[in-house]
Amino acid sequence: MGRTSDTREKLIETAIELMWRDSYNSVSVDDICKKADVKKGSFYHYFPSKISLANAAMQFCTRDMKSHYDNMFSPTRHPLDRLDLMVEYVIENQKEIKARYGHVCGCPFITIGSELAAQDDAMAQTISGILDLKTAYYKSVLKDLVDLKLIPADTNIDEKAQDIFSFIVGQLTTARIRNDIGYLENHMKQSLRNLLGVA
Amino acid sequence: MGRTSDTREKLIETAIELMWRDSYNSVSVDDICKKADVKKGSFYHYFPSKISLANAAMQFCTRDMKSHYDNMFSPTRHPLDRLDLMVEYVIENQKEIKARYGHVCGCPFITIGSELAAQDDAMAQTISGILDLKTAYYKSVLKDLVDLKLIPADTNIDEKAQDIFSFIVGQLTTARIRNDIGYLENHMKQSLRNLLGVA
DNA sequence: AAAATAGTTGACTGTTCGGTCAAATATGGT
DNA sequence: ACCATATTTGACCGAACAGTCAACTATTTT
Repeated sequence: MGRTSDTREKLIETAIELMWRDSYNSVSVDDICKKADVKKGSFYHYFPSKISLANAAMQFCTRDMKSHYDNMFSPTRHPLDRLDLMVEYVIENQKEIKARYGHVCGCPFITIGSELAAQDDAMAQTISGILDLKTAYYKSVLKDLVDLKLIPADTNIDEKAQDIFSFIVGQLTTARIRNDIGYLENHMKQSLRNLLGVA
Repeated sequence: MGRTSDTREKLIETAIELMWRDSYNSVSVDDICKKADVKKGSFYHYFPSKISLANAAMQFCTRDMKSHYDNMFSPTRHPLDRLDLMVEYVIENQKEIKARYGHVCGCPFITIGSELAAQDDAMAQTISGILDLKTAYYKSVLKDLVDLKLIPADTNIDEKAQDIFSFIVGQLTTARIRNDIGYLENHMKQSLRNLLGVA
């Protein structure tokens, strides 16, 4: 019933671009509306507040991430291939985002999560859950590496998964600050292998 | 000649607390003035703009960091002791800041650098330089470890230093988002050893 | 075609934003 | 004591902020 529209999607898409590239607090509702070519009244027809749009944007990013990761981390692949694929995807993704948005952006969950960590409890909780989800992919890889006897059986899987995740977060965040994905491109795959300590 | 005052220092101290804990863009000049008990006119007597205060705050943090790191990374210490000391310092520092500010804050250079990466070029450049400085400490450790034959002579020092730095950045940033230093406390020292691959 | 529904619009509010300024005030050096 | 100088103050500015709302329009369902 009534008319249909893609305004909600346009707002989410624009919010992702502006908030991910710049930041949550430096982007205004007016900025988003202007870029999305949506009037402010429409904005508040779809979202009760600025933070609720940010939440919807994070939800969108999560779905997108999940669909890529579910594919890349499919148990049908060799565990080492999964990690290689992931590295390639991350690099390609960062490259494309840089071309589209004009700046290296890093990980949206980390940049927005870090900014809002002390400002919005609900957002911090949500993003903490997403970080758990990401480390779960690494845990499955590590378990399978143990089964294949490619890493020691006494490997602390939870710890190692956290280490891998931290390493990648650090790489992406410094790439954002430096606005340079050179290091990612040249060393990330090798560094990750070293970190795994695979035979 | 004329009157003296510690207003400038009070403003810097307050800016560090608010901008590090919350963020640059969510903290207003008025917020800082109110907390520092300084009138806005005085603020602009000492700083021409909000961003120039942030720069002064980063400069203050850099001096503080340098003095601690120069001591911990003194060549008179065993290289592995240097890293252990650094981990202990980071944990103690995060604990104290959490107690003082009411939230885990992570690394000030990373959180503020990430937020302003696409917003303020000069700040991004400044902070990139600080990141270089930090990795230099790790390079000196790695060189000495090679000399002591504790890691292979063909170790790619620049790459490994970057890896160590990325790992720590990732740990601190996730600790900030989760508002929890538990992982830092329990696993960081061990994980760093694993990352080094020291015999 | 009419009614019900969903989406759009632009004008509006009160507040906060970063920043300015002239006047007032306190203090160090001579 | 005096004066040059550094600091403090509070009122002020226009712009931008998040959010509101009632009127209006388009479209789908019946």
